[in-house]
Amino acid sequence: MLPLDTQPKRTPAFDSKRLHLLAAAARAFSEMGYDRASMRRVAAEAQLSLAGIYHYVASKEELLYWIQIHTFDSLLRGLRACLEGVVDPRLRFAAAVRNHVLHFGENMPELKVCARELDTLDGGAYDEVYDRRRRYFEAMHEIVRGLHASCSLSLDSWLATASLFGMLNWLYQWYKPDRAQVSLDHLAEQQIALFLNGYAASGNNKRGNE
Amino acid sequence: MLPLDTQPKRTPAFDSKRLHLLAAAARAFSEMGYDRASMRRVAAEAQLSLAGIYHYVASKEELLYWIQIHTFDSLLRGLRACLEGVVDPRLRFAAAVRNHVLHFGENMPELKVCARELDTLDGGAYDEVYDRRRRYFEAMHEIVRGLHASCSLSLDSWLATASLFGMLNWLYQWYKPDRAQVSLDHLAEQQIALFLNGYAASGNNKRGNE
DNA sequence: CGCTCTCGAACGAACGTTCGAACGGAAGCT
DNA sequence: AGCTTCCGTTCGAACGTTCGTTCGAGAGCG
Repeated sequence: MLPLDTQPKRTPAFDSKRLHLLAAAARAFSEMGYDRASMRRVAAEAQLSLAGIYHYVASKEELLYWIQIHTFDSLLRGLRACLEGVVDPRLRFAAAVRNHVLHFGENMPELKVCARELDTLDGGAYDEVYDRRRRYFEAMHEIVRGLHASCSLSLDSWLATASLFGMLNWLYQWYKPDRAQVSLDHLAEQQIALFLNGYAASGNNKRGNE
Repeated sequence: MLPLDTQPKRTPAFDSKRLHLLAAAARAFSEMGYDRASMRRVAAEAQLSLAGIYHYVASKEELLYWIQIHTFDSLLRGLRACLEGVVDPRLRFAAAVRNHVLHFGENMPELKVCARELDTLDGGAYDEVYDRRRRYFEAMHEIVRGLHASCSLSLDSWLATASLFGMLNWLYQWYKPDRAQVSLDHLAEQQIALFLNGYAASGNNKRGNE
């Protein structure tokens, strides 16, 4: 039910402060959840007055809308960039997972909000976000499908992609950057290996990543 | 901040209506999220008046508390039951995944609430739920660790278990029982195979499940 | 003066929770 | 049996609080 004005851009300074506000909102939303995080809390996080928020954004819903739009756009952009020129299916897959995990590392609040509040928006705003979500999923699905063009396994590629997203997105439930025992790079490599070769694979497998 | 009365049991009829209320609350919480679901909505779902709820439960938090406690207890009970007498590591793993997925099928609202609202409670109530959560994770972790006693892979067992939970719990984000294209049994088998052998494994692998 | 930006104060709505009264059946008494 | 008392159960109405949002004024600047 958002009007979704596409005329928000005024001055560079305006856009910059707006992004600052969105980042603050993402921090608040990720910490306590979209519903629990009050606009007063967002205002404090953004070092703005409560009413000041509405100079940059029309509603709380719009905050969530822009956070999700920017995040999925950034994910898709990163994916396309890191796939450029890579043809080997396993290398493409590895690059895609790395892109997702590293994106998570650099935009933790935003990714957490995107994973948690996928069904919070409704109406046209939901549709617009859903469309980007679907495009990202389809891109991943195609990469996964490319993996076993030469195999005759009965594993459903769609289901495998959904499971892959489960592995990746569940990160936000347990990964804490401060007391992390492994780097995100190492974590990405492990998840690549796990998805490609499985956990119980015997040790003399050919390695598909790196 | 829950008093956590352990004297709630009065009559069998009382307990039965209480369970009915908890099921209704789980339905409401899973549909719109814990915060968005008002006590008025829970009352309507349970076919009770708003004030009537407080005859069976002291607060909204307590509704969530009991839902999570019962669900994790049930998961752990089911896990222990389906592992009984099974010694082969792969069969133990397959049984554990099947238990989780089928549990999801039979208690979809409760599982969804448990996956979504893991960090909603606080204080002693959180601690009690967290303890059960940890026990369930540890049980799964041990089963996963048992898988490659004979392998020399560098895959971290804890990380693999966390990823496994990601695969399993992400179900609630996309699985819709009505328009489902695969049965939950089939789905469980696929996830077992995916975790054990990976997606890109060549077709002549030995099968670890069934 | 006009325009962008900021804010204190207030609004109506919705929330979780409480209160006191009413109903109904079992138990106790004569 | 009749009558009273009690207790488990249910509810309408209201309470105080917090929420998202609005309004009008003020500040800084060209």
